Amino acid sequence: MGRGRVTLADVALAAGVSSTTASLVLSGRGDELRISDTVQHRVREVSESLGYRPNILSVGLRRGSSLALGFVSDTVATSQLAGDLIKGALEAAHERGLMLFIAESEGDPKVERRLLNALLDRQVDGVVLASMFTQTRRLPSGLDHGPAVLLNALPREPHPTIPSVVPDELEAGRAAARLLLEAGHRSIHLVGAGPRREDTPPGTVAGRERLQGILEVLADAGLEPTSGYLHEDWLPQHGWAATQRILAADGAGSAIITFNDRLAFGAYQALHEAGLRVPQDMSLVSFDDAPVAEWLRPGLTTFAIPHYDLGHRAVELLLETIAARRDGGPAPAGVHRLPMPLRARESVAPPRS
Amino acid sequence: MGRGRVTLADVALAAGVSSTTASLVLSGRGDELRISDTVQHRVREVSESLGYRPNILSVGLRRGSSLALGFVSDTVATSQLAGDLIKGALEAAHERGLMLFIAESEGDPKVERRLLNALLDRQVDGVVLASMFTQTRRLPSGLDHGPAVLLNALPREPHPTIPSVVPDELEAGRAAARLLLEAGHRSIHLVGAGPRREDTPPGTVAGRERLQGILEVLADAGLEPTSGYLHEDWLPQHGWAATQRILAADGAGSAIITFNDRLAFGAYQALHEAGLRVPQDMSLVSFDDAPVAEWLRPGLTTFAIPHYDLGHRAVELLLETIAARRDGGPAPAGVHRLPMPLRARESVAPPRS
DNA sequence: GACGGTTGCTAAATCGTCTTAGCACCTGCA
DNA sequence: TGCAGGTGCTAAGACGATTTAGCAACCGTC
Repeated sequence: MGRGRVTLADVALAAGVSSTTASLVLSGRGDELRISDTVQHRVREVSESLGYRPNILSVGLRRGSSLALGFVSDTVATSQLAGDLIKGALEAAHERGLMLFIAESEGDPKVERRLLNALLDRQVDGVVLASMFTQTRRLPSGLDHGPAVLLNALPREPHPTIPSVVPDELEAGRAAARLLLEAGHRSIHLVGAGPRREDTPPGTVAGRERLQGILEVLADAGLEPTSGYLHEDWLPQHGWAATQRILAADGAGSAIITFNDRLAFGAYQALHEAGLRVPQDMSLVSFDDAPVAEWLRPGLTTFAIPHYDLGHRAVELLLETIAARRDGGPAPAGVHRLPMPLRARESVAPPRS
Repeated sequence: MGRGRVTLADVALAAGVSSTTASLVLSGRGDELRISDTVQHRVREVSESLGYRPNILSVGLRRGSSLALGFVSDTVATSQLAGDLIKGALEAAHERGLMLFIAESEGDPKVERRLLNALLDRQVDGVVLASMFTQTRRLPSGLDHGPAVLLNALPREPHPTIPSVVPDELEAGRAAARLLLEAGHRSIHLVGAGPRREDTPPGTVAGRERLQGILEVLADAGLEPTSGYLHEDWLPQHGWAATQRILAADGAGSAIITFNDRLAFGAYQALHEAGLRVPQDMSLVSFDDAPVAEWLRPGLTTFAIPHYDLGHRAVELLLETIAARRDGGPAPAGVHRLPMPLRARESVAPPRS
C-alpha cells in the first residue's frame, strides 16, 4: 500500500526546484527562509495537482515521533459498556490529526508488556492505559520513558508524571443517597455492596467509592442502610436474588440503590414477579447508565459513567503531557475526576407514606 | 517516546561488526550470507543485553510496509453490540505481529476519505472497512490501490479484489422459522419487518435477508406470517407497541419472531404487562444475541451475530489479500458468509393447545 | 573595484534499517 | 606463479522527509 506514491522529490522535480525548497514551502517556512512568492505559489500548485501527501513514516523517522498514540486496555474495547471510552479517545486524537493504535491485553501483564513494546517500536508519541473497571493498578516498567495516562485506573502509588482519569464515584454515591433522602426515603437497601463500609467487591474502586459516598450521606442524616447485599459480580441474577430477599424480609423498605444497571435490571424482574411496581412500591437508583436503563419500564434513574468524556479527557491529558515534555512546561499529573451526571428517569418517587 | 533507543548501529558497534552484519544476523540471514557462528552468537548476545528492538518506522520506510492495518468503521467501535468485532480483528492482527489503527467515520464519506488518507499516509498494509449494520455500500475511491476488506458490508457492485465478510442472515432467517415450525407453531407474527417480502427497513441487509429466509421456509410449509410490523428502528418501544397490537388482535397466535433482541425486550415487557408468560403463552425467537438476551427471564432464544468471528475473519482475509499481492497468488475475493449460531434458551415451547 | 549585506535558493547530512555489490583473504590446483 | 573459487565480512546507497550550513548573484557604498 502506498508504493508509487507521489513524493516530495516528485513535487520538487515537477516544480523545478530542490526538494529542500519544496519542503520549506509546504511546511510553511517559505517566507521565513525567503522563498519568492512565485516559487511558493508554483510549488503549492504542483503539490496540489499531483496530490502530494507526505509519508508519515518518513516524517516520523526524521522527527522521532509518529503522530500516533497507543491505547492499551485490559478488555475495554470489547466491553458492552465502554465503546464510548474509545470513541472519546478517538475523536480527541483525530481533532489533532493523530491516529490511535488500539490493543487489548486481556488483563495479562505479559501481553500488556508485549503490546507496549510493539507500540514503542512504532514510535508512538504516548500511551493511554485503560481499564474496563475503575481499579488500582501497578504501572508496567518502562512507562516512564514516554508520556502516558491512566484511564479508568489509579496508580498504586502516586506518580509524578502520569495523570489518571476516573469517574467521580464518591460524589455519585453521595448524590444517589441524597436523591433518595430528598424524595423522602428513610429505609434504603443496597444491592451489590454494603451494608458496612468494608463490604465491597475486591479490586473495584467503583464499589468502594460509591458505597463510601452513600454511607457518608446516610450517616449525615443519622441513617444506615436497611440492608446490604455484597456480590462479587454485578449481574442481573444477583440483583434478582438480592431483591427477592429484600422482599421476603419484614418491613421491606421503600428504596433500593443498585450498584450498577444490570443489578437494577434483575431487581425490576424480581419486583415485577412479586407484583410490585416501580416507583410506587419501590424506588430505584443505580449507576452506569447502560443502554438497558433507558429500555426498562419505567426508565431507570441512574448516574452515568461519562465514558466519552473519560476517553476524550485522557487523550487531551496525554497530549498536554507530550507538549509539556517538548516545551519543558508543567505536566498535568495527578488524578482527574470527572462528574457522573444524573440521568433522571422515572424510577424514583416519594415512599408510599 | 523512543529517542535514545538502542539502534542497530549501537549493537553493531558493541559487537565490533558492521551494521550490515548485525542486520543480517538479526534478520536470520546470517547463515545464508556466511556469517561465522562466532560472530552470529556475539551479535545476538549483544543485541539481547542492550535490549535492542528494531525501529518499525525505519523498517517500514525501507520496505514500504508498516506492519500495521487500518480499521475504519462507520460507528462500530462505539456500538454496544460490536466490541467483539474489534476484538476479533485485534486478535487476528496481533497473532501475526501487526497492530491495528482504529478510526470512526460516523458514516460520513468525507470523514471516511480523510481517515483513509491518514492511514495511507502511515503506510498501512491494508484496510478493513466495517459497518455497524450489514449494509450495501459504495466503495470509496482509491481503495483499489491497497488491499482492503469489507466487514459487515457488501459492495454495491461485485469487486474483483475486495472480499467482504457478513453474517449469513438468510440462513438464520430460515433457521428461525424452522425452529418455530418444528415446535409446532402455525401462527407466527413478525416484529420489525414483514409481513410481505418488500416490507423491510431501508438500507439494512439484515432485515431483508432475515425476512427472506423466514418467508421462504414458511411458504415451503404452506404458511404466511399471521402479521408483520415494519419498523425503521428496532428499539424496545417498537417491540412493545407491536406486541400490544398483536395481543389486541383476534387470534393472537402462538409465536413471535422479533428482528432483533431489543425488539424482543419490548415484546417481553408487553407480554408481562398483559399477564402472559413466555414461552407458555407465547414463544419468541430473535436475532443478535445481545447481552440482554441472556438477562431476560426466561432467557431469549436468538441467533447470534458472530461478531468475534466476523472481525477475525476480516483480518485473515485481509492478510491473505496482502500475501496474494506480494506473491502473485490468487486473492480471496467474493462474499464470505459466516453462520449465525443458535443460542437456544427458554423462550420457545410448543403452542398451548 | 573591493567589500558587506541582502535575496533566493540548494547540497548534504540525518533519522534507522535493509540490501546490493563487492572487497580482502585464504586455499587448492595447474 | 597465477588464477579460480570459496569464505567472511563491509561500504554505500536506497527509503522520504527535515534541517543546517552555505553558495551564487545582485545591489549599494566608499
